[in-house]
Amino acid sequence: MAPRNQDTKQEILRIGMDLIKRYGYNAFSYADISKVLEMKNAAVHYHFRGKEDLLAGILDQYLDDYVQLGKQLQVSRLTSLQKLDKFIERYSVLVDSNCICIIGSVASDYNTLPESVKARVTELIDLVLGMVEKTLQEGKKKGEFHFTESARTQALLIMTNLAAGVQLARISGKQDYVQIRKALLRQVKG
Amino acid sequence: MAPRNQDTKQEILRIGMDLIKRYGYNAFSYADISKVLEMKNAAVHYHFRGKEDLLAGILDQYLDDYVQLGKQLQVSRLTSLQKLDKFIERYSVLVDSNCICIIGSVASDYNTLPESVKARVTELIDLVLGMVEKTLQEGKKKGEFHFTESARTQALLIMTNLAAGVQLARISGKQDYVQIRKALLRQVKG
DNA sequence: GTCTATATTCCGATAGAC
DNA sequence: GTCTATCGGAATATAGAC
Repeated sequence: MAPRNQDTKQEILRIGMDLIKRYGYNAFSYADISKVLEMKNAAVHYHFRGKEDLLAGILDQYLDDYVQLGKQLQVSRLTSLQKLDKFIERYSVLVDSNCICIIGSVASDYNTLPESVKARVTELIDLVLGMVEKTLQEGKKKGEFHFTESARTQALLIMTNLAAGVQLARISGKQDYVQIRKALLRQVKG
Repeated sequence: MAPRNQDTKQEILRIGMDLIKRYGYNAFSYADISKVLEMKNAAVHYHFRGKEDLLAGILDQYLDDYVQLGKQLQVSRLTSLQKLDKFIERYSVLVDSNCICIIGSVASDYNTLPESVKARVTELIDLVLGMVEKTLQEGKKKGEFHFTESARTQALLIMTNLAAGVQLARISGKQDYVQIRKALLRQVKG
């Protein structure tokens, strides 16, 4: 049986990931996390020395997640469109849970982030953008997608539509996000 | 001569507008403002009772700004493309000053904003989106623009490209923003 | 090894000085 | 009318109890 320690550490990560997507890095505190776990806020410091270490842990987790998703897609027999949709689906989930994406969250707070984690933010963005670009490239080659921009630029367009789309949707409602989602798919389907 | 009071109030607004675009609502304090003006942080409370009143003032200022821009565009003899470009130019300025747009900033922090100002955020978004939509509609009618989505949806696509574009550009560099800007213009020019 | 009691710093805000 | 001295509370973090 896994020691309680690892469970607690994972729980803290999970709660932190939710809070950062819901409120942003500067707007949540260790107390928010400890309340959920019914402990003192100082207990969180045992598992993550300081808030910037927690942020690093959260970003590492997302990096792992997306590496995982990339591998899954690579060995899958999904069409390129299905792969793209699997990626987009993650954003729809965010809208339903009143959150924004991790990338938009840390990007908005970028100037206030500790220097020690900024490199991880860059890494995450490169990873995710690369994934979308690759899927687009592959789909174009197979004749599934038709677009005239470079795959990289098209990936940038999609990423920004989605990232800001979920930000807007929290305010003006899901309908706007749904329209954006449909439109960006039409763009690549040609 | 205007009383010092109004000058100070305007200065506070100006500094607040910069800080919210640079660091976000939750990441700046009255002390940050008072330091610049070489007074005690409590002095700011005289001009704006509390932080949420300051935020309301900032949003009102942006609402005024955009109403003003709307009127300017309406009476101008600019082509629709030039009007759109005038709007987009505001985002280029942000990239150069290491800021994100006010809409993206408050949208990212939306769940943490005081209830009293949320309506103003909605109002600002409606105003700006409406302006872009109107320009697109007009340009399409004149044959300057060619796009198949509804003007409203196309405006959503452009707004999200720009808002998240400046967020990304702060991290991955201006080049990404430049590519996005060029691509979204190609989209509407057809 | 895991968590609590406690220190320190900073934030937003009030009461009152000039 | 304009700003300062100061408060109450929350946030991050350390030292040490169990």
